[in-house]
Amino acid sequence: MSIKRKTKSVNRILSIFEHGYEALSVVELVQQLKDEMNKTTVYRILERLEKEGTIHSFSGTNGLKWYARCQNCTTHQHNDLHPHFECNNCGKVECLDVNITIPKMNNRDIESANIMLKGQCTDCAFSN
Amino acid sequence: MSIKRKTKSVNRILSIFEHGYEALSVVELVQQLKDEMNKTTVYRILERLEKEGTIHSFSGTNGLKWYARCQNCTTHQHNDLHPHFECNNCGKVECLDVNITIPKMNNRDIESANIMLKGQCTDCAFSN
DNA sequence: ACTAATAATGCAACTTAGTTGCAAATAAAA
DNA sequence: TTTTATTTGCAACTAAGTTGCATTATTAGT
Repeated sequence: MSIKRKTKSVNRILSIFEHGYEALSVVELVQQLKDEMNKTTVYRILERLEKEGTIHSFSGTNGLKWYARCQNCTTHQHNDLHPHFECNNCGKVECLDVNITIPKMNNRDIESANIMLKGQCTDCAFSN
Repeated sequence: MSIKRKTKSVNRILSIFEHGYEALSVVELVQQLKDEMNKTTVYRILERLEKEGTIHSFSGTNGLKWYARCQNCTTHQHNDLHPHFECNNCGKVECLDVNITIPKMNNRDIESANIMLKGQCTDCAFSN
């Protein structure tokens, strides 16, 4: 079931993602919103927004769940092959707008991919 | 600290990985070994074997931790760019011996990657 | 504007993966 | 065989994420 009603909580979470394409972990969101709504509500709204196609999720290298606003994803088909990037220095996670080519494999049928890249982000790479 | 003593438990876990390059989730291993050793022991032996370079770990699409025997990884440097594959049908997870090229990004310094591919494995793709 | 239908929320309790501290057991060195 | 250090088991814990159910709030219908 996707979003049927624009409640205060839904609008609040939408406003957070409107600010950019940076990814946010659910843990981070639950913490940030703990005075405004229940953690179950956060989980459920994120789930509905994903089903709707507004945001998409992926799991970080530590196994935590992250969400980010969809950029080149259409409502009906997520662009699964776009990679995500996690900065080893500041911890920031973001979607990268590049395409990674998966080599054809004759004996396997690849349907989707979760690509997590780690390294130094723009800010951290140049301030060291 | 890596493996200093070849205990019964260490040998048991090593024997499981000797059979192939298929990946095993920690959950699966703990379950399979529950009558032979404590789950803490499983976690700790896996940790030591990874430090030693015998096996390597990665996190699956569901956020669970998986381990597989190292194939083309040397003891000192893991070949981080090799992808892992998870079958949507039978759930099998395995290392793929292919190289994925990450496009150079002028403003970011990529150090490692965790690439999870999903689809139909060899067995499942041809039996449908 | 009022009411009915139903979507959304809060809460508490739960499940499960993974971790920690410490005492007891065991492998290897002396 | 004794000593020393590594490894293990256990129990208790932490933290992410889920579930059921009663209550609240949004929207549609009148």
